[in-house]
Amino acid sequence: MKESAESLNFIEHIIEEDLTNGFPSEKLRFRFPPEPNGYLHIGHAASICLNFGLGEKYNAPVNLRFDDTNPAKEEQEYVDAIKRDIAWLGFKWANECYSSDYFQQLYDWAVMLIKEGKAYVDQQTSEQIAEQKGTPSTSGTPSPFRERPIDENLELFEKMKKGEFPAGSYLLRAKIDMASPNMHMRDPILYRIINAAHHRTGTNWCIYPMYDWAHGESDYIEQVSHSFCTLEFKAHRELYDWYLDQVYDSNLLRPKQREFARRNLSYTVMSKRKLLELVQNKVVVGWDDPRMPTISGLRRRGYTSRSIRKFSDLAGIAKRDNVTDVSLLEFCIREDLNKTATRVMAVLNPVKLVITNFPEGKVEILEMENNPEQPDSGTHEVPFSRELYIEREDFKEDGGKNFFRLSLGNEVRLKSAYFIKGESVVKDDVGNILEIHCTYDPDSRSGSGSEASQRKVKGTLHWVSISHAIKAEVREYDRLFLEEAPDSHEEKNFMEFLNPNSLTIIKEAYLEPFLADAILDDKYQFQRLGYFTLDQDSTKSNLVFNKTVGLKDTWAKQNTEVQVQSQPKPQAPAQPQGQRKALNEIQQISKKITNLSGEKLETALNSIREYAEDVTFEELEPLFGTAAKKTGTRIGVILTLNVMLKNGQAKNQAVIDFIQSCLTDENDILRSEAEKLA
RNA sequence: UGACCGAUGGUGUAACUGGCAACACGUCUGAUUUUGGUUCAGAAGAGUCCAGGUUCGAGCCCUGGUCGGUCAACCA
Repeated sequence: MKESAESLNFIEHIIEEDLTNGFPSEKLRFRFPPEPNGYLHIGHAASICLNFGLGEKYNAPVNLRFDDTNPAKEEQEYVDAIKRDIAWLGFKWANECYSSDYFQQLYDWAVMLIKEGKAYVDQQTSEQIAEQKGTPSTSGTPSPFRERPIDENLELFEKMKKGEFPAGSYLLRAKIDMASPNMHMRDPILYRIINAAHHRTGTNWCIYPMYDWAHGESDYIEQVSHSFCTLEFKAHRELYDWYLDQVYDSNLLRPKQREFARRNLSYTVMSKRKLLELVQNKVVVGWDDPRMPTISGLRRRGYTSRSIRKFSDLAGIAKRDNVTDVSLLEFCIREDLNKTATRVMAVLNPVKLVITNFPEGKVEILEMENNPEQPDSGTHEVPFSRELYIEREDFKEDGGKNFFRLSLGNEVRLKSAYFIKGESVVKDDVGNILEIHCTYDPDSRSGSGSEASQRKVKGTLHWVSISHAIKAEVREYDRLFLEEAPDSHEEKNFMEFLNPNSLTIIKEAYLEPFLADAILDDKYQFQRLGYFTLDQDSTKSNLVFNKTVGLKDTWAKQNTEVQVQSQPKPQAPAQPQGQRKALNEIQQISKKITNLSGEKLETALNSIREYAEDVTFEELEPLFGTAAKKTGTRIGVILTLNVMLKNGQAKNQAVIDFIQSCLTDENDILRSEAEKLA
């Protein structure tokens, strides 16, 4: 029912089409096939949500299959972590499978291939084989062992299996087509010898199947109907199908591979190899460092599984390259935590506030609501006394018009407590503020219902009572990289873009005493600051909180904008001339030109004139015929023409006709430019 | 230089067999608010890479181009 109005992604279209073509829906079956060589990241979450989401939508089983065909890279630790992460995301797999469970079947099929003359044992070096492979534009040459007799192949393959050869000395290859335009079809390797203990099969095997040989056949064995993978496997599809053809029995279901684009996130990297590099170089503390885009990192940071699933849902799935802005992820976690996190008060950068007319030694216990978004979430108690901490940023001696917080002579509310008025400051020799003195209005207690408690003020501050506050360490995180797409630069390594300030540790933050009982996985909103959760490093005596994400902060934004404006603007990077033809740039700019006005319009016109210097008449001439309704393009053309004629280009009949047609156009720019030339 | 894939606001995705380009994030207003949060109301922002063609009508179909990506590991 909820689906009725929803639009489908292209994967769902494929399935719907199969269904309407008669594919029985009860045979739908999917799989998520990670290699256990690293931790899952938010990109995998897209694939997990896709496959398991499909399973939920079509009520079909989804297998978790570990693609464990390379014992040199894979470890049990990763298997465990992957299972933990998927379970945490809230998905249930139908079967826990391993490619290694199929080693015998795969071996038997390989023997069959040899017997049919479709596979042979090669004994060349990897260099020789690479050499013979050719290039994408030139065909390969056959191996000298390609025509080895079947009996000999059988015998050698048997010996490979028995461990009679050293690693790297022999291979089993499929005999397909060394001239195929698809490199993967040029006699791909089926088996290689690896002398390493496998995390499940131990030393039972010393020959291991390659990905292509194992993957499609595993799908087939499990009777997976739709096998979804990322775009870089598109070229493998032909081989996937070829391998399937060799073993396919028409009574059984034939799996179908389709590809989608991997999900990239801005300001981070998203490949296991690069994430491993961050871990190994100790840029981060581990795979679950809260700055990592791994599922475990996000979890430790305080993200909920709900928010990650929501993110995958909103980001969608398609076939084009993408870099999704982290702001979408942040939106998802804020939206979730806003409804669920308990509101508390904590002061991260304290300054002492003394309420001069509040009795010394007196303590009041105030009630504070746990979550205003959920009226039935109850309240908790907060002690209030004469000496408090407030944030240093919440006070300015002379705030000015747009400063809603505490300043001298001004009144603000202390959250859930009283109204106070700034009276004076105590400073040290060099002018640092040591204490702020204020007075409070005893009639204004929050919730008392008194008239005084209902006054309207612009500012409300959070606070903690100094004598009751508990200390804690707070870790704040910023993006790991300073560049939006750190791994998209050919000439630079992604490590060069690391943000040196991605972690800020506040050793002594002051929290309201309620937080002493916080436990792992509790989610809190430190009011006016952001969402926080306990880190796994936390102990009862030494609390450690992670900042998950800040609150939206229009005040901070205003402030930084002022700062940015007062600094000289960095010049726009030099035009990447030659990257794209000048004429193309002109077309790109000019199509939008009718939407512009004022300064922006001028800038656009000028940059067209600049590009025009690099356009030849031969390039421009075809555009004289541009349809009359495409005013923008025509403006670009006439501007370019203007520059050309100025540079000595002679007019021909086409030019004259074009100028004529512009003279009668409705658009003012077009007309006036044409008049200059008439 | 080959083969394959892709191109829709700043970002990510929609638009079922052609029919006024939609949604979300982000941005900007205003209102509300005991969080400069939330919520609510609204706005700006895309002539769908370019040029032709077919059509009454093209983001979608056809032709030609441009740009970007992928493919030549005994990795997956």
